[in-house]
Amino acid sequence: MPELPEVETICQGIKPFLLDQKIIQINIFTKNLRWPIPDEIQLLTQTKIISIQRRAKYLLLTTTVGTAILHLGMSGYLQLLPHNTIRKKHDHVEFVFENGFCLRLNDARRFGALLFHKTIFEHPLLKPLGPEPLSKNFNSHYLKQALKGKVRAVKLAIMDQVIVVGIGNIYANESLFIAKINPNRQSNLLSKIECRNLIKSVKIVLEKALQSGGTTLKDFKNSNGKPGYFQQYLKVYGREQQPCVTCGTLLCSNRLGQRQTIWCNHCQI
DNA sequence: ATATCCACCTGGCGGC
DNA sequence: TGCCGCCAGGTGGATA
Repeated sequence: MPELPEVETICQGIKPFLLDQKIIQINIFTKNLRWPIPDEIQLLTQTKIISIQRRAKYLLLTTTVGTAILHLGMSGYLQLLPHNTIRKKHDHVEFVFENGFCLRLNDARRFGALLFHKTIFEHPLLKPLGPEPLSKNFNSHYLKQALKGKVRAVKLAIMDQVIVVGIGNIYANESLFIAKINPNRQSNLLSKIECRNLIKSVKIVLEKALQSGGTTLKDFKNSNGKPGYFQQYLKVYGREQQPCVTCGTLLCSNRLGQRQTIWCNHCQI
């Protein structure tokens, strides 16, 4: 569910309700997500949220004493609900706010995480992260440099959060289709022009997905219960063996890094 | 150092 | 209806 556009959508969705709100209580129903939820998370109770932002696929809720670091894994989602709403299966944690709302994390597979750090961005999981794909830092000069010497498929490279953050399996497949680059191409052999096209395509795809509120495949919902609408624009993801929207050739698929990869052998060189 | 795999989980689907 | 195998939006860490 959650690549950059989905996390950003959630981030913007909860902001107006939670910014400047005091956290009254943090209730933990399941301690073990990907990692155990650290006890220091409770330091955040009775403190006020001063910023809500996204970094890569992490959502960062910062109060006067530290930052709650949320990751949604594969199946996680957040919901903004009236306090005391009946709990659903796989609701693991909730933040209760003074305005009567509570923010709940539901994650069937528990690949997600809730962590704490005193200083925002200094957490060891955040430090090695690469540039944001929609920032100016993510440009063809940077990409060419970053891919130098790495012998691996370009799709794996753009899903590597050290090279660039926020791109998961859906948007990697889609971006490479738009860029007309075969996902299996060796990343260090891309020309400067191809790097430029790839950068441009990534930005186009992510921006379009953001406008659409993300992609809903199974159960992704924004925190206000709205689905995303980007799935109607998917050109290759989930369409293996179906005709290419551009040329009609049946789309190829294989696995790269254990992830389904789909491309058009005719359009993507 | 770098590239490849596995592991962590639950749920939904297709096939028998 | 039921059971089985496979697949799924991610990624740290073990292994070669």
